[in-house]
Amino acid sequence: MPGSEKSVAPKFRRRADDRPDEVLDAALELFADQGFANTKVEQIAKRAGLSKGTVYLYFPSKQAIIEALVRRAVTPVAERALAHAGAFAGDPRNGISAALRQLAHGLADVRILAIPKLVVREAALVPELAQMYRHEVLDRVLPAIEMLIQRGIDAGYFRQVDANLTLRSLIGPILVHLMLADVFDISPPEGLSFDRLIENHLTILFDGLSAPEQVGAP
Amino acid sequence: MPGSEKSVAPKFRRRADDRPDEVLDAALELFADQGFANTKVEQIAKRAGLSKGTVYLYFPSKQAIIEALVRRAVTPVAERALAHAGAFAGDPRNGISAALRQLAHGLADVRILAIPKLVVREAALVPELAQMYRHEVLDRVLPAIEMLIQRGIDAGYFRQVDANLTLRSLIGPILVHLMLADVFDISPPEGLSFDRLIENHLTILFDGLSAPEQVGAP
Amino acid sequence: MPGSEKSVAPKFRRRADDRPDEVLDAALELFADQGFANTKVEQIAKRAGLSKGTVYLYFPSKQAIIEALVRRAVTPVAERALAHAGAFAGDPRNGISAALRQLAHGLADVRILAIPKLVVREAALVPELAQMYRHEVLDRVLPAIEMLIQRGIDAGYFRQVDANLTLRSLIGPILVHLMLADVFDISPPEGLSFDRLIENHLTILFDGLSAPEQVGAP
Amino acid sequence: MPGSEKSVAPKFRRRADDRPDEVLDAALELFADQGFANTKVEQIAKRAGLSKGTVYLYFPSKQAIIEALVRRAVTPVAERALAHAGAFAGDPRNGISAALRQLAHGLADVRILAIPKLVVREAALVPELAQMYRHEVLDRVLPAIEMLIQRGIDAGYFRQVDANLTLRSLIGPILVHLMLADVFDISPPEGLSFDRLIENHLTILFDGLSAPEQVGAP
DNA sequence: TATGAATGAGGATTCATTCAT
DNA sequence: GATGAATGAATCCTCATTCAT
Repeated sequence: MPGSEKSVAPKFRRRADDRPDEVLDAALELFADQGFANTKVEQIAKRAGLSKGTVYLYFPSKQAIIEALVRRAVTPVAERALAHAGAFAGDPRNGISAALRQLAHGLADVRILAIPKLVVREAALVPELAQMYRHEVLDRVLPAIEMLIQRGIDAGYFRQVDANLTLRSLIGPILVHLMLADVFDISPPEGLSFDRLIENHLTILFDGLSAPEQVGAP
Repeated sequence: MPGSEKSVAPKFRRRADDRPDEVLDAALELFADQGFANTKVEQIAKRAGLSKGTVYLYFPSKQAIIEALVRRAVTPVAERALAHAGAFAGDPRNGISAALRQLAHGLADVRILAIPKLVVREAALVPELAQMYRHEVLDRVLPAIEMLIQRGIDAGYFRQVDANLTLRSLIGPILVHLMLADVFDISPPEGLSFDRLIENHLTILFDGLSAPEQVGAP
Repeated sequence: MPGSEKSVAPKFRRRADDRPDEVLDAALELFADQGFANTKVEQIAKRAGLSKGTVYLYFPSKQAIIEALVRRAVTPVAERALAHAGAFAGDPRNGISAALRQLAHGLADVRILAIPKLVVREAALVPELAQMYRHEVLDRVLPAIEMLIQRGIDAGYFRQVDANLTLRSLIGPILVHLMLADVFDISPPEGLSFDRLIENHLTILFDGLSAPEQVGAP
Repeated sequence: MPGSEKSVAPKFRRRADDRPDEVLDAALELFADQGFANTKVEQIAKRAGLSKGTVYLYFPSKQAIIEALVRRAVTPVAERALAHAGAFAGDPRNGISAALRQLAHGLADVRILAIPKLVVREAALVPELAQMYRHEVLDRVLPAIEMLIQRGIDAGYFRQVDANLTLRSLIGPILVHLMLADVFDISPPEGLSFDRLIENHLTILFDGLSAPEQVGAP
């Protein structure tokens, strides 16, 4: 009987374990939409289907929510990214291509994108967020990619460029693409296709913009 | 008329006409530092050297300040950028290089950088900011650069790439460079040099990352 | 019946009948330490070794706890005190000395002292406390002592003083002694000895402060 | 004109200087009546004739109000009391009598009595209050009186008693008198007369309770 | 009986905005 | 114009009390 009731109408829930995640889910959407300062705790509660007071049963303060939010999202990222980075032994172009595509796909998911957006926006106000994101994500992912580039240089696949700076050439377009679309509602005429962006970018990245047989200046 | 007023009582008080600008200057620094929501009108007043009430003599509300802030900064940008874009008739690489360098130099100025930072951060809260910035800056500058690229393609200088997407490859690194440094305090080992970033990026952009005599894939 | 219940599942849980008292014990310590308003029901529950909800099985409200607390402590006091007061038939100095010593010894016990402290502190907020304490303790004890004094006067042992006012001279020092130590952490150089206080006080009380062979006033 | 307006209807007051004191006056009454925890800031504001926000213009927090309250009351007390204590050179009984009478008169003023009552009640919650009161009042007044007693002993006016403990015999009755009346509404049949209390107490204090020609115990 | 998750009224504090001077 | 005192709506957080289990 209790089992059937549960499956029918778990209205009166008593699930202390799911609650924190439900709160974080609700908070993420709201923070992403309205920013931290403009989101009221009661809004979070309502969206999570609870009352104001219940939120405080699981988080000691509003700021603790945003920190938990980033912490939750940030931890699993590292492994995923690192796994791929080291996987490619031969031509590093394959690894870099794969990494970029994975990055782009990840950020195409609103739930995932919301986190770095939040971190960037609130970093000035809650420096812990930036610290955490840097420590857990950037400090793991960026060096891995940089190493990929450096390996390509050392093995003679790439020109003698600065790997650290080149990293920025690598990932920059993805960010701009996102920001133009997200903040300014500017998308390419053909729509916000990450695939096409990546392919175009990889073309330029590996082979350059200049035509193969250079047309001299007039 | 204002002149006569000045000569009557020039005392130590600044001309009333400069007041709005001084308020905007003060607000810009504070908003950039702490975000809009966390900046109090009294802080702005204090930094501008006047009292809270006086701020309301010039601006009807706090939000009006941030809007005026962006409007003031945004208007002159258009001409400057457009001037350069059309100037180069021959090899578009020169024009692109010049544009990138100018962009980078502009953004190296904290006062200038503060504006887009502010717009990005507060866009969700005050959509007018994003609209304004898009209308006044992006919708003028981006198409101009895109056209430069397109012209290069059409004239046979560049490969057959998508100009709109390539635009993102062009400016992306600058954005990432800034964001890594500003939000996450991550700079290249040699320091945050925009010049080196640009040179490295142009190298890749025009000639590609791959070594001139390609090492074949395994 | 309760016995059979006990024998069925005596486990490790304390008898339900003692619960209310355990709650009161816990509450007394906490109220004495932190005051009524600053003590949370959950603290009481935790210290009593049960859960918040269970407290409400025994007491309908937080205020009911403090009232029960005082009521419990207050009832037995009357008999004890009255017993001694009437016991001394001859020189009332013996009775008074005994009463004072007993009073002092009683109040030296933190558990006993806590009650009047609590009553005094919370009297303004919960007038029932003061009423109860007055009715159950003061209205029984004070007249008994006053009668002792009056009897001493009538029998020619004491001067013709006002018994009611003299009562205050009798017990005042004990109160001050306690308050200085408890609230302001002020104790005599030799330590907070009630015995020495009482002996000194009795000396003055019975024989006066002035030296036996008076030094005449100028 | 402004002058006459002021005297007629100073409704729209702009007197930043009086405000803090008005707030403290209002707070004192309320704290004395209801205790600190039960007094709402808005009540204080209303009684002081201002709005909630205005209170925070002058005090950073509710606790700052109670501290300022005690500080304001406490500072002037010291001088007054000390002045009298040292004044009497000959028979110290005069000095002690005067001191007691002054103490009693002071505490008969509700405004003055309210402060130590408040301190005693809230000491556990805001230890700064007790500290402040001790430092500014007790540590100055009590030693002065104790010295008076000691001087009487040394000069042969008094018996060889413990001056520090005798101090408690001296002031205790006044406190009990107050507390019985204030907390428990117990006054002598003839009314709450401090004068009669003091006279009765001084009689006992100086000459003892025992009849001049002692009636031997049976 | 016992639990502790859930509730929501209540209260301290902040701050954009107003307005008498 | 300029000031800064005053306001009160808004918001975070607390905690006594309830109630499904």
